[in-house]
Amino acid sequence: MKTLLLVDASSYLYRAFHALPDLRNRHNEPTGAIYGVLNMLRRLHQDYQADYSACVFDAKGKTFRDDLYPDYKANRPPMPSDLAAQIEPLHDSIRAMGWPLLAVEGVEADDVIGTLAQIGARAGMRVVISTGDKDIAQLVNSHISLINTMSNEALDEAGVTTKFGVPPERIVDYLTLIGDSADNVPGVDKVGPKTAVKWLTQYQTLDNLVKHASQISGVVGENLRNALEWLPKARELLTIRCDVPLPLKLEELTAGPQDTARLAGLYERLEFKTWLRELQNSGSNEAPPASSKPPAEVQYECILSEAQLEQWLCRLEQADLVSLDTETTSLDPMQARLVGISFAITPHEAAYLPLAHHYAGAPQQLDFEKTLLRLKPWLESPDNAKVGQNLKYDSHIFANHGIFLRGIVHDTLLQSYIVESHKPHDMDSMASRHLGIKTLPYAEVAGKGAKQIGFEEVDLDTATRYAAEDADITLQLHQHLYPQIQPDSGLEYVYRNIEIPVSKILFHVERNGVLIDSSLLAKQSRALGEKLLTLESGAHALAGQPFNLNSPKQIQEILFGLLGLPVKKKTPGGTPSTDEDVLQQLAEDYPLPKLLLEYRGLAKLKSTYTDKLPRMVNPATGRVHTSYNQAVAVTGRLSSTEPNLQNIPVRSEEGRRIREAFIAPPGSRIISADYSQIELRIMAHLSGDKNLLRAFAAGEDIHRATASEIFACTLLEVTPEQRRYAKVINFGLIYGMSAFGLASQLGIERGAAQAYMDRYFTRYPGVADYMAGTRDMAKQQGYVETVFGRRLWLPDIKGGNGPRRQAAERAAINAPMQGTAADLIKLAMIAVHQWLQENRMKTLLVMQVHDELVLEVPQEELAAVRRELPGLMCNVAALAVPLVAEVGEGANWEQAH
DNA sequence: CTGCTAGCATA
DNA sequence: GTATGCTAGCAGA
Repeated sequence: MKTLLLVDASSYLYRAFHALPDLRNRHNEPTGAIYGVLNMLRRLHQDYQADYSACVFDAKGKTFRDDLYPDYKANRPPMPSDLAAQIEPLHDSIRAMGWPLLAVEGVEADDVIGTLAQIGARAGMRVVISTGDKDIAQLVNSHISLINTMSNEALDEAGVTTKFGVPPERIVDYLTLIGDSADNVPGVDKVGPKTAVKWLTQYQTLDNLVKHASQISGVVGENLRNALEWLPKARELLTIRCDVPLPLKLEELTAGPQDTARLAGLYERLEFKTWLRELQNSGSNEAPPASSKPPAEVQYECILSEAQLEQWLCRLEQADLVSLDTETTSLDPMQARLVGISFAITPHEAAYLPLAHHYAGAPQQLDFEKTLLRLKPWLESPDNAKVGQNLKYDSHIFANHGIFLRGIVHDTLLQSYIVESHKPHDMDSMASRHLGIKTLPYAEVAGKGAKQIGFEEVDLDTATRYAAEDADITLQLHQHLYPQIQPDSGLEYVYRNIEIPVSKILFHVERNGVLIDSSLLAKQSRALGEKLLTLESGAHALAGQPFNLNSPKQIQEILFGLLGLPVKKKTPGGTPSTDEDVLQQLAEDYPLPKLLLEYRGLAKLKSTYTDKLPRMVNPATGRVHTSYNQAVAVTGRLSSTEPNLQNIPVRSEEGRRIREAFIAPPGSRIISADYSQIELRIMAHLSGDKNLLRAFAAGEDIHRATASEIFACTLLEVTPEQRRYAKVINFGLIYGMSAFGLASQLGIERGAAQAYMDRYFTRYPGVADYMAGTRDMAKQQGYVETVFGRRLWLPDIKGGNGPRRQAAERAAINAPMQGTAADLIKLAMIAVHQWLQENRMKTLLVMQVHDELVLEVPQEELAAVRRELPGLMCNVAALAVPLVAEVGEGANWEQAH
């Protein structure tokens, strides 16, 4: 079936003129309406491959309606000169694009369209009319449909009936009753859409209604009777003519070739730079990249002119949701500077706004500061909804330029994490997994390794393709992922009430940073260095030759080759292990392993902490800013990198001294609060074990309580050794331990370990049931859940070989506990942050270490924080066990414990 | 310069 | 036995 596409260009011209900002070229000629109409035609051309088409305008001069009714359109002001001035260049551009253009003197565009539509429909064609005008709905039938290209609303017969309440053939009656104020054609006084639909539903047609006019009661009935004489004329005026003589045949309405040279000249003058570049580039297109499905046609625009910027800003302000992405000079969120911003509002269409590209021959870009200032209100508006891929990063970038991003309602990184925490969440993987799209890899844009260039050096064409795609893909991912979250109340809760709020808080925590006493660490480094030298020469002496104490391979050769010590265990690579466990055992009989242990411990402290941390101090803020990754740990925990502040030593005496270097500025103190036995409490809650619940409710020392059960004695009779055993067992339970693991941990026989476990499960039968139930559940559905509905996937639990499946079973036991603990502390962060904000406090949240929050508290807020913090943390959820948080205070992190 | 292993810091 | 991230050494570019 052939298609006829008719464009009611006049209806768009007025709308574009009024809707778009007053865009002008450098000669101060208005261009906004031209831009709007051309943009619409480009979209239309993309969506419809029509066999015949026409772009129809009103022509100058009187029409039959003016003869029929002298007041027709009499209330219209004359066309604004700024609009009149745009008509000729618009017509020229449309013709140059190859569109057949019609403006028939003495005939309105509507009547031209009506006549052509009828001809097309009679010839058996599919007719599509693109219009912004509701009057044309009267033309719709089984062959003819409407599309509003501005709102993307399509109307067929059913659509018209749904939208107006009457079918297309009654639209004229409907319009006659309500009148058309734009054309100065009155209807029946006080009759609007509601009454018109009511009457037409009751009496079917206007003619029938007129016949029964005497039956209509009330004021509107009276008004109807008063209008009876006028209505036929109104009806004639509002009826689109489908039989006007036209000076052409339908067959002539075929698109001609594009006159590229002429079009380029027009775009040049109008300063439509992206379209101009597009014209210049067409013909030298490279082959599209391979992809698993035919790539959708995309429209990526590079914003280089004020006019384009204003046009996009206008769209951004009106959009329900905008996908947003930044391009920067660096991956370090605190140091990176903005290079460009990309936006997407509808799939396959996006814009890149370059602001700081500099390379030889780089085009002039919009002024950096001025443009950011122009965008700032939109970026900072909480009412303009945004989606992005890891917007915490973009928030930092904007913050580096004094802009505070608000209106973050969605984040595809977090969506992916919520839907399938165990899969990769980078955009390239997600685009291929969910959308079947092969994205442009960053390495192809900027190179890789030593040859990698900064994004600011990437040429604008490539940068636009890359950056606009990021925004486009993010939007498409959102449309794909969010529907998988929204219907599930558990996932929706975790996403909306935990992850999204936490990402905003993490932004603040990262920006706050933490103060480090670099000179203290330097002093410790020096001391450690000296000690290491002594240990090293001692080790060389014992070995009888020099070797690198940092090299496990060389240690191996010395210990098991040169000195012939017994091999205790092998590494996965099959070589003799020299790890802590092994050295510990060997140290009982030989001097060198003990020395190596001491060396290893100190070397780790020096290289990872005392040497490294001072180098991580941000010169601008004088503090250390870690990055919290919210989407790596499959259990829902956070992780911390660059530097990792979640593995600062605490167990050894020397290690703890490093925590003395985490300080507060003068006038402030460090407060630390950590949940006590959070995972065991969650185990009690999840299992509902009476005995365990009772012990927590009574506030007993839980390891002591466990010991008294296992060793069948009273709490007071438990020895320190028994309590230590019980503690190992309790931890083992959380980790889904086996008798084998427990045995090696306690250094006892497997049988003895099994006996302890049996005793435990006899005394806590609820725990045994819970563990078995969790394993079964995991096997059945492939995932387990936290108390709040977070899903923890275990891909290996069904398939997988023996060891892998066993590991998955242990993870299944551990995940609900670790994951619920993660949910709880995230809720605590939200509660604490909100409390601080509501009370306008200066206290800063500076670190999160899985079950601990660290705050920097000004002297004057100390009392309030100490008083409120534990309650804020413990009241985030009502579990079957009480939650307990212990709070400490000090000049540094070590003292606060 | 990149990617891997061994080892080890935390909860 | 669970979950992470970082360093040094080392092999193969």
